[in-house]
Amino acid sequence: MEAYTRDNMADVLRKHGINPTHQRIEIAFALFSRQEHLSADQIMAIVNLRHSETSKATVYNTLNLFLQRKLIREVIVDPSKVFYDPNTRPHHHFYDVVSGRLTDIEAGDLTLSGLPDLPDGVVTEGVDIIIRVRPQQTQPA
Amino acid sequence: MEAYTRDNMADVLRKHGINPTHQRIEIAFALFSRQEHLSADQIMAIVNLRHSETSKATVYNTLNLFLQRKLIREVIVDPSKVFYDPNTRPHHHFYDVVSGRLTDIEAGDLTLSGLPDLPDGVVTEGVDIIIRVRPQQTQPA
DNA sequence: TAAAAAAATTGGACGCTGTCTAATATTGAG
DNA sequence: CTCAATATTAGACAGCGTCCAATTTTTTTA
Ligand SMILES: [Mn+2]
Ligand SMILES: [Mn+2]
Ligand SMILES: [Zn+2]
Ligand SMILES: [Zn+2]
Repeated sequence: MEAYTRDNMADVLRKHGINPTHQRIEIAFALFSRQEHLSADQIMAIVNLRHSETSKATVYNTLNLFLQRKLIREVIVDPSKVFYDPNTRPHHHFYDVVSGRLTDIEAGDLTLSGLPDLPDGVVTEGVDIIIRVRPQQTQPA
Repeated sequence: MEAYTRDNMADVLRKHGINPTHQRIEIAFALFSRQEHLSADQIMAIVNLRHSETSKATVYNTLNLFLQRKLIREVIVDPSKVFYDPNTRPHHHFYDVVSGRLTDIEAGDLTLSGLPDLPDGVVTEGVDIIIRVRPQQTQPA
């Protein structure tokens, strides 16, 4: 319930065992202040808006570090790019196949029943539910 | 309940408004005879096993044509490649994140309840449910 | 069947996402 | 401040998928 500032982003990073460098703070701030699902290239564009200071390598290094430390998660829904999601609570997604926009569905009251037993010798790592939607077709009169 | 042959593949293609060329028949046969989830490069390898006769461009042209005519569907689960699925009945997937293998879950008795209303002005195009699994960790004694 | 038109295939160039590497720069512990 | 550890960087590289113009195959027409 607290506004995100670069200062408290640094604290969040430290809490996840991540050294808060300039670049890492900017990348985290881009994701958390917007609370949107962004691709790596969108993040790089945002972070370098004012003046270029973060390389492509660092953007990917950082996003992968954030994933590993479970500060963010990835959403795989577009065959050509990964989206990074600052929301790590259990939740699912609407995906607008035309605009490419992702919207959260809180997992709260959503239940999935009738699942078959897991194949032997495997454990669940996660459940991804994606509702693909498209804008209502406007009917020619 | 009928075995797939190259001959009846040609009929299937025609029924979907697709001109059954040699290459298209081979690609369809690779998918339907195996009933597996294959990536484009796996399909190309299968089709060119005996002697090379199908180019990368044709593999992609053909898969995209099949998708468009709804002869197959795609499964987006791995950020680095698309899987093509000869099963077009409504169904979902187990995805083994270690081996990369996909397994079908029949949609039959699976229900999803508690979904919020769709955002205004959009219609559902499909629901993808992916259960990510990994092999049971073998405990060191 | 022969000729012409239409449709499909092809190799290779290309674009984009993401990774890697070795050099450089920053950080922070002492 | 020193210096070792950590992080960043440019740019090369790799893989997936698309595009293009030239060629080949298929279908239509006569
Ligand atoms: Mn990734
Ligand atoms: Mn595709
Ligand atoms: Zn989300
Ligand atoms: Zn399937």
